[in-house]
Order: sequence, then C-alpha cells, then structure tokens
Amino acid sequence: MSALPDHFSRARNASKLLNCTVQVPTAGTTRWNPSPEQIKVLEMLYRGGMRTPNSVQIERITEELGKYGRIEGKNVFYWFQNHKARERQKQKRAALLTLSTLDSSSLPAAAPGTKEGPEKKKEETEGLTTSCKRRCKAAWGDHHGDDAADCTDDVTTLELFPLRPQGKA
Amino acid sequence: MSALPDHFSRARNASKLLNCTVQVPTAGTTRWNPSPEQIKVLEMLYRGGMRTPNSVQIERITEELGKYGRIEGKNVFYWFQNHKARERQKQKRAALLTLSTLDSSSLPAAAPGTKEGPEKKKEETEGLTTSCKRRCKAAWGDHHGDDAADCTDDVTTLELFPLRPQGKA
DNA sequence: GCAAATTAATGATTTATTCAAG
DNA sequence: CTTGAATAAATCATTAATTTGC
Repeated sequence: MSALPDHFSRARNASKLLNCTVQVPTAGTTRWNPSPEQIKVLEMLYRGGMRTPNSVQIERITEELGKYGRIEGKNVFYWFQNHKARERQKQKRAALLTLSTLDSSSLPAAAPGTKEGPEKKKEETEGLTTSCKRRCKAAWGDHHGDDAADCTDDVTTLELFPLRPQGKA
Repeated sequence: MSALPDHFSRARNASKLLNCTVQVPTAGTTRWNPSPEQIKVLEMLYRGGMRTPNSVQIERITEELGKYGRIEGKNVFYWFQNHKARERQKQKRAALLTLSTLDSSSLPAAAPGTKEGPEKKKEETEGLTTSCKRRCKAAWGDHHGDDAADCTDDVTTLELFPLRPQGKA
C-alpha cells in the first residue's frame, strides 16, 4: 500500500508550528481538499437523496461551495461518485457481516482479513437496494454553446434540488 | 438507497407512445451519428496511438470533426472510450480463441452463446498490451479560467496528437 | 514533544458493464 | 447486431491521521 519514495511535497508541513491561518492559496495544492463546510453541504445534499447530479446541478453546487474554498465542478462530480460507491461498499460489507453473524453455518470462503471478498464478480448482495434500472444523464460540460440549439435538458430534477434545506423530497 | 424519484428519463423513451415528433427540439437526433469522415479521422487518430485524449485534445478534435457534422466533445470522449474497450474486448476474445485452438483440451466453461464468459473477474489475458502504468489527465471541462494558475499539465500525449495528417512518426 | 515511517481515507482516473437507439 | 451513452467497479495516487523511535 505505501510505497514511499519520500517526496516531500510542496506546501506540506507549513502549518502546525506556525499557527498561521493562511489558507495556502495560489495554485499549490494539486488535490482538492474539501473544507468542513463543503463536506457538510455535500452530505446534506446526499442525505437529501441526491446521487448523481447533472451538469446544471453540479454548477450550482460548485457555485455554492465556492464560497467556502476553491472548488471545481469535477470535484463535486467525483465526490458524489466516490461517496455513493463507498457507501454501497460499506453496506455490502455490513450485509455480509450481518449474514455471517445471523447464520454462522454457511459462509464458505471470504476470509475477513485478506482483502475483501472478491469471489464472483458483482451482484453478490446487490438485490436489496437498486431496483431501478438506470437513470441516464451525466454531468458533462454542456457549455459548448455554439450553434446547435441542443436543448439543455435540465428542468427535470431542478425541483428536488433546493440547495437550501427544505426537508425531504 | 435510491430513494429518489430522480428525473424520469427525458428524451430517452419519451416518444414511444406518443409518436408525436414534436418535443424533439431543433436538433433532432438524440444520439450522435458519426459521419464516415469523422470515423475516418477518429480511427486515424486511434491508430496513431491516441487512447484517452485530454480536454484540450478533445476540443481540438471536436472542432475539426465539426466540419463534417454536428458533434460535441463528449461524443469524442465516448468514442475513444468505447473504441478502446471494444478493441480490447475483441483482442481478449481472440486470445481466448487462439488459446483454445492451440490447446484444445482445456477451456472448461464460457459458453459462447450465453452472454459472455464472466468467470473470474479480470486479468485474464490482460498482460499483453498495457504495460505503462497510468497516464492521469481526464477530459473534464477545465475551462473555468478564473484566477488559479493551475498548470494544465497536458503535454503527455500532445506530441502524438497532430490532428492534421503530418506523416506521423 | 517532534518528525520520519506507516496506515487509513479519500480524491481522481481508468476500465468493465450495462442500457438503449438505429 | 452494432455502437453511442451512461454508470458502477476497480485502481491509482496523494493527503490526513496515526504510530513509533528518538
């Protein structure tokens, strides 16, 4: 897991000693590091039911989160992807654990310490949540805005995307 | 998990019952249909070694292909994705076939008519092409162009991306 | 108490799989 | 059946926690 050629990156251990509150601006950071407020908003949206925001939603979220720090649209996109995937991963693991606890007779393989349980391929304990087929729509940059009068399909999910706490969908 | 009545797909199966041709906005076709010239250029680029163009490259390709018909950046992106994937798929299949031909004793399962051969997981006949690790860079809309002096680190594949028949290396 | 070494989280990319239009 | 479009899974890579030796 940890191959470290020991490359002391750029703006690393600047803080800690110096309690300077400077936010390390100017280009430096390669990877987006979400601030607590940003995470809060994102999780709120997620708990509100948002799974894969489309481009318009992403734009709005990005704009909103931009108040709390530098952020791009792709960060939002990736955040939702990863969050969803890892949530599912956790649930799957929990389900397996529950199963093994409830029924301690089966469970042939899948040593819990190895790495995972990559036995079949997928669809292991999948038939419990996602029943809906697929939802289409992606988050591509539809901003080309040249000639083609291609309808920017938004409008659909806009209503259930308040961005301000409204209470459930 | 999917507790949200997300956008009921919009232009997907919209015109099924209602055979009304309306609603389809000005740009009729939902799906991009590449013209022969476009395919030609794309295949040339592919044969030239391009696998996953970055945003700048995609923009340029899109611009070039736009001469031969309506096209968006995501079309180019998806085309490369699909072409690569399906090329690999074919190679894999061919390799399996070759193996079974050379050694007609093994090959336990993988009925060729069922659906596929989803036996293990992956890494079956993989170690034949991709030796380079990974290349980074995606095709996101990096067009924010605000202040951040974020280096748009293309440069990786740019050299082998002439876009104009140059004679190649 | 600290910084290097390790580990755990998680952002970012690529690959595999699936859906559906033509 | 072919293939564009979209999503989910796997993987890589980097940053933050945490541990460990001094």
